[in-house]
Amino acid sequence: MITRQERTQQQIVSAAIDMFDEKGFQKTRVSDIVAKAGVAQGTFYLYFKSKEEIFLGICLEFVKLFSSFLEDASDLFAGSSYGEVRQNVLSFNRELIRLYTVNIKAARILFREGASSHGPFKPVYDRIYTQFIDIVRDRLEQNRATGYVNFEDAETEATFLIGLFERSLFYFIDVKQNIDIEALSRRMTDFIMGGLSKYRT
Amino acid sequence: MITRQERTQQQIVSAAIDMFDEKGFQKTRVSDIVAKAGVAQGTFYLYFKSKEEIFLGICLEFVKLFSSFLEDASDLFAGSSYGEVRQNVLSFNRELIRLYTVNIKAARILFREGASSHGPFKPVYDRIYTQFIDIVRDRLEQNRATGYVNFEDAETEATFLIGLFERSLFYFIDVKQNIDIEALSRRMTDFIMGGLSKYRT
Amino acid sequence: MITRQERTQQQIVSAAIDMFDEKGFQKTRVSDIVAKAGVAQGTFYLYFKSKEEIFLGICLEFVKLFSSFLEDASDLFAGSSYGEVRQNVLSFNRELIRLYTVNIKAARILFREGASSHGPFKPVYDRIYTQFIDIVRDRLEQNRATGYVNFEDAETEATFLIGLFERSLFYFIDVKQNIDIEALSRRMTDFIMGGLSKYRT
Amino acid sequence: MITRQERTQQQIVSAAIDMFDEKGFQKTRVSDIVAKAGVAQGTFYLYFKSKEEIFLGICLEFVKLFSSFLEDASDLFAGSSYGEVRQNVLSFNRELIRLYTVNIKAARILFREGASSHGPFKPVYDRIYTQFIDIVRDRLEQNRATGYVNFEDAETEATFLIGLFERSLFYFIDVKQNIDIEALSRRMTDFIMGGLSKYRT
DNA sequence: TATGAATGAGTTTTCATTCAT
DNA sequence: AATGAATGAAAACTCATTCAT
Repeated sequence: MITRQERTQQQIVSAAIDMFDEKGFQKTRVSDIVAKAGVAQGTFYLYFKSKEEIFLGICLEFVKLFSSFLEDASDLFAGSSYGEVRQNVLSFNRELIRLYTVNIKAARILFREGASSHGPFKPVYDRIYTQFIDIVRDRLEQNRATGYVNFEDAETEATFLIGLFERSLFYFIDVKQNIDIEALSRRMTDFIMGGLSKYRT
Repeated sequence: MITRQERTQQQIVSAAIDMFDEKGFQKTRVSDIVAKAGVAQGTFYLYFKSKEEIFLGICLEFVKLFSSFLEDASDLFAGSSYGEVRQNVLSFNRELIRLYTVNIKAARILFREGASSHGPFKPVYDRIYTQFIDIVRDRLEQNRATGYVNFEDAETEATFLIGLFERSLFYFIDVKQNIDIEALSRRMTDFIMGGLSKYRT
Repeated sequence: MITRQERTQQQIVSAAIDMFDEKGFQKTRVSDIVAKAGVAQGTFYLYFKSKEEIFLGICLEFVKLFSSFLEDASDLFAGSSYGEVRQNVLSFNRELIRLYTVNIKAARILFREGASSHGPFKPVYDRIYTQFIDIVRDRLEQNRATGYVNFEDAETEATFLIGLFERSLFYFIDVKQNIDIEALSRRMTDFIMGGLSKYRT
Repeated sequence: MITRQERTQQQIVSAAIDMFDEKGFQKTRVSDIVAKAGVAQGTFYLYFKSKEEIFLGICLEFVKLFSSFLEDASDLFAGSSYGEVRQNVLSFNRELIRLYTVNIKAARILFREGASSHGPFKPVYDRIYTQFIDIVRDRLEQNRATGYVNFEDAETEATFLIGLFERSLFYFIDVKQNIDIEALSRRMTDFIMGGLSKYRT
């Protein structure tokens, strides 16, 4: 059972996501959002204090999903055999791609506006970015001893991985539109496993 | 010998780069630029048709440098021994880092605003991005036969590499501020060589 | 026996008086009133056609009281001895102070908004103000012959008296908060009697 | 020699005074002001940060005049004979009327909006009002010993006088429009001298 | 009768661009 | 060439009032 209010709010949020994704935060006017949502200008302000507030709300929604995904990734790079490590990396990649695919608009909004990094979303973006790096770095450090991952400096390596993830996810999901999750996650895994095995003979 | 006009134009461009980098395109006001440049509001329009034009000019300046750098990278991934291939990748990385380091503000402006990618710079950004992918992909294809680089799909692999380049360059140059070019280019090279050698036994 | 409707209407009026007094007509929102009254936004419009209407209603309520007070003041300045005249002025002052004290919020609303005198209450304010002047002037004229009040022009004198009344009532009731009705009405009477006896030797 | 800027600013201020006087602060739109001043909407904001700022500026201009007038009134109620005291009060009244007459619009703006006493001019109004009371009270106290002024409480008496001043000035300058400064100041003086001589036999 | 969600006209303010000097 | 005052279109936000339930 869904109330009238919830329906209206959903319409506004949904329209806002579409517009922010299409035109960016700065260029999206509140009048664009309400026009798309099919409600009056004033109605917007019954649900959100400002354009900024709804934007942040949308970002934070995705940030929550993303954060809990990262926190669950406790066995990234872990394993007692090369195969097991590879399997864990593969799972991580596959789930990460899925997360992006399902929430592609919100993801795009967050990472685009975060990159242009001025205004009020900068802290939100910085937080998630730092968290991403921290988790990947920690997992690398934890599993250095297994010998299946090799590196001089975990933070540097984590940065490589994140760049690789993010760019290619956007390129394939966004630019290319169609995406073979299985193939992409496998190739990603192979590249990463290769990159991390570098000094192994 | 530099004319007064050239000097004034230089002042405006230089101020614009600083402001765009500091506040982003949308939030930078023409009045910010002229204030920093120490000229009058009207003077700006003697040299540039619009705020957009100067922005594009700055981006294109960097795009030219970047393009010619890419075009010169004819021997990326080439070589008749593993060591030679590695050396070429290392040179490429080192020069790329140098290019970013020297032009960090313009690079940041282009890639940040490009990511948020709406408005008139989108084509500029797309062009350079596509060119980057094309060149890396072509070099990979050209050297597949040597056996020192292994991959299923060159475009996928190129995307991995570019993500890795870009993110880590910004992270280390920008966020970390200080950067050891030698160490970073070496680690980058090792990771890439590893990633590209994946199926090699 | 009071109906539910009457109770609701009373709640709204009472809340409106509080809010108009606290924030003024312009700054008081209908939503402030209904919030304070504990009814829904729409309910307001079942009882009043507009924000203006309730405002006018409140003012007119006080105006009625005030008018009938003035009309009753038939023996102001009258008397066959100085002592009797003084006594009548004293009574008038005391009752006037009482009227203001009891209805301080409505009085404040009327006189404040009347002073800033634009919009729909201007006529209401002007009417009461004119009536006040007329009555005082007429009483002065009627009793000029007694010799206990001396003046060149009754209207001028009436204006003096009204300014004296109004300002000091607000100053002592409003600003000073606590008020000694006996002392204030006595001092007022003495000052007025003095002012009106000026040419008497 | 008057600059273009000064001329424009003067036009805006002058139009603002007219509009504030005609419609009050709340009802005056910036678009009213610029229309009357014959400049563009944006021009207003080259000279004033907000509608509030210009309003306060106008009020403070008058407050300065008024304050310095009060500070100069050192001999109010002073004198070694009844005639001399009377002469000083008369001068004060005449000059006060003149001050109001010359600056009638600004005076009206200040006292009207101050009376409705919400918003940002309240402190300005309160300050001048308090100063007025303080000065009159002090002058009364200083000259109590001469015996030409009689009262129980100087503050009460000061309040009477100020109410009398203000109301009648507005009534005659504003409502009646035409005003005989000599006659009004003389009658005011007589009334005040009478009121203050009350206990004298 | 009562509710409260929805409406949309109205107002302030910003800032890229123009143009008279 | 240079100036900087002037322009006016555009956009966010408020709130009295309406209306479906």
